[in-house]
Amino acid sequence: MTPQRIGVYRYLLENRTHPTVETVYQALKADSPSLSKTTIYNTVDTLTDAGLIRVIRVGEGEARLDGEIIDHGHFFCRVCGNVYDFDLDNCHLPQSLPGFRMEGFDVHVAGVCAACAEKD
Amino acid sequence: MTPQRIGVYRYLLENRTHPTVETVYQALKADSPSLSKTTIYNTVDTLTDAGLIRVIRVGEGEARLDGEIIDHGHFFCRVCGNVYDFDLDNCHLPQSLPGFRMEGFDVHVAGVCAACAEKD
DNA sequence: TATTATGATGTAAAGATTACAACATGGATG
DNA sequence: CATCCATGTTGTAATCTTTACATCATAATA
Ligand SMILES: [Mn+2]
Ligand SMILES: [Mn+2]
Ligand SMILES: [Zn+2]
Ligand SMILES: [Zn+2]
Repeated sequence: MTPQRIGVYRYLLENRTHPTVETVYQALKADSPSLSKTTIYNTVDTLTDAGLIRVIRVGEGEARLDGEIIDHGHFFCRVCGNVYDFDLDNCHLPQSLPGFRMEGFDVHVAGVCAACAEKD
Repeated sequence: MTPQRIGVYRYLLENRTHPTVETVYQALKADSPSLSKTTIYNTVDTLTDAGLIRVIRVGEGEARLDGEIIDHGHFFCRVCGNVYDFDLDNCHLPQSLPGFRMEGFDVHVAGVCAACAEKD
């Protein structure tokens, strides 16, 4: 655990907005100007392999980072681009895949969020 | 509907392997050498907007194309990179998002497929 | 036939991620 | 303490994927 890794992990725990690598980079660079974006990418790999964070790819463009590792769903608004969490109540892992080793789970819903839907 | 669009759509209906744009391009180029990869990208947009196909981004790297538009889940094998379909039995759209307009739905599971798991 | 609209093509540019070499750091060893 | 060694960081370049755009082809329309 290095200051850089702690910084990225802490940022993701405190900002549950599913930020991009670029967003994290810009935010942390304010405090540590020598920070490199490559370090963010390396750290994301390290933290992902350690099971501390996860990377989700929803919609288009950059990958989004998530410090919440408990299973939950993601709603992607195609208007504002925000990613919202939601609980998975009646959604269970499929039992119908014999021999398959399941390691990760995610539910993606795309559409228009409440804030953007109201602006019509 | 142009010959190129029909070709891409037909390829996706006949090949349920979630191919990449590059794979579709290489396959169709054999029959129509003048085909451009940009046309594949444009056609994917057109077919997606028309609701005939869908694009999924699972794992790393290129986007995967899917001619099956009925809701189903996707299993991504991190070893061989294949994407497998599975049925969604007890998985319903979440009701707990008031005001959100839902348009698309997908379940992503990552892990090791049966074929790759057997090789250990 | 001339016009026009739409789509296809090829190249260039943009955007996102990875590869890699050089540098920094901090602990172990003598 | 001085040296060595392992690991992590940094900056740049390269790669990979996708998009932008100008040009060409095609077919329908007037
Ligand atoms: Mn989340
Ligand atoms: Mn599928
Ligand atoms: Zn929105
Ligand atoms: Zn596999």
